[in-house]
Amino acid sequence: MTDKSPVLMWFRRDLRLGDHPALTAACESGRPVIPIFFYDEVVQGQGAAPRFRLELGLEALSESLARKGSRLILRRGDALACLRDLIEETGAGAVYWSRLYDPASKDRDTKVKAALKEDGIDARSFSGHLLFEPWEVETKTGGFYKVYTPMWRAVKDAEIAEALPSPQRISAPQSWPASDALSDWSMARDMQRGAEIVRGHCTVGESAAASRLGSFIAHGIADYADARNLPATNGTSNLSENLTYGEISPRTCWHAGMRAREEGKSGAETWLKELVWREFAYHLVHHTPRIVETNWREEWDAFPWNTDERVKEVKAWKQGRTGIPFVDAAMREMYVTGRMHNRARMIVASYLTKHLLCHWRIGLDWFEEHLIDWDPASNALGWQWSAGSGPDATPYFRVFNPITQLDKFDKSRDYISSWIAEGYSDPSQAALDYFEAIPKQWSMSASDPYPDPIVAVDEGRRRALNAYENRDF
DNA sequence: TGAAATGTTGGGGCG
DNA sequence: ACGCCCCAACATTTC
Repeated sequence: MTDKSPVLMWFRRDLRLGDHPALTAACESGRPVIPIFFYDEVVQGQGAAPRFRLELGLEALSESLARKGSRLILRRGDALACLRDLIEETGAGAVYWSRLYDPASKDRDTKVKAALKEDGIDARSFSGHLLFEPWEVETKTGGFYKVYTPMWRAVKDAEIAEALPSPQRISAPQSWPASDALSDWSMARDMQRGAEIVRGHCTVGESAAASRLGSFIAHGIADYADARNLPATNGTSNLSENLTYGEISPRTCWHAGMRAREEGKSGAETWLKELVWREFAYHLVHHTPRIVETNWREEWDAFPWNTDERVKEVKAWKQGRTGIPFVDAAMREMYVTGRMHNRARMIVASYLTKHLLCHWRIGLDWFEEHLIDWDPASNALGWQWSAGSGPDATPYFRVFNPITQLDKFDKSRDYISSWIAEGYSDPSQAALDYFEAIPKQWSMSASDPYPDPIVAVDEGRRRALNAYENRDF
């Protein structure tokens, strides 16, 4: 007699039905499937913008499950306790999920799996968040890659299985367990004033993600290699927001990129490389989890970065009033849209850690609080890369000059003028939205004069190089 | 997916 | 015709 007890499908950062190995396995088991999501301490510990965006993603997932005659059951509390409750209420005999790799999720999932197995439950984790499992890609000496380029060479010609179709049907249980109401969770509460503005810049859900990929492949990918560096143009795929919540799978992106490359679209390979940077970040987080907390190169522990968040330099950086237009424009773009162009991320990170001599953790935390596309691995690698403390990092003496960068990547000044209001007679709506989104206590107004640089570009560079010169490591 | 300082080359103006 | 200088353009080195 075959087991007809329900399978609990535990969703986390895989808010899709297509190319979803765990969901496919649950559906193919021939048993009823109960999709679930928990607002647990791992989610609780994340930033305001990520939780705000997660709520939107859950709404969309709920709707697409409903179209299949299924539901998303929501519970709040410790994941294991919630699972045990649901198992008791529904008689479920199995729990499936897609693996995550950040330390907080991994600690939780390891404990959950052990406890459930102890209970006699079939607890199973599947791939889905990455192209390659971190333990499957090895250097010739059997370690993990600590440098990007060799990793790219090792994986670029790998066979990657085709994406799985969405399940035809998701069998419902005879009766549904109780669910919280998503709105009762108030996941967006900490967004305060900015929520509605950021909402207008989000592209949410699996089908929106698929059209985004489609239009990028059709119109954007050919010029990606150069256009991706120009923050005033729509030259990137913009898919980070969807990838981080799993509204699209990296595998779907990979195959779309490969097809574009075969069609001779020259930017395709550059884009595929970016997908592998995401893998690289996750593999590093898996193998060296402390990368999200402390200097990956421990000798950097001796570097005299400022760690006090209250100093005026940090305040100016966070509030987008350093007096450096490229930096301020970027910080404001993040506040208004929940995202920031990659070129701009490198510039603000260089300015914070080098010109302002502030610890990269301050920047990492601020990004985690404000990015709707926040990704635990990419954020950690990005900051440590910029600061010089990370694997395959930019050397410390590579200091971005935010003025020179303007001439190279925002020659028309369209980017800075679209995000800065002060000093412009006819500021853009987006630039004005910033003043609606920020806390009133910041006391900023579009009619203020644009500030003088808090640290001049040449002086900051000299000071940073001097600190590096005098390092005792 | 750096910037700035320093070094090298070569064309053109000029006496 | 030739040497000299200037300087832009490019290359290399250094931080």
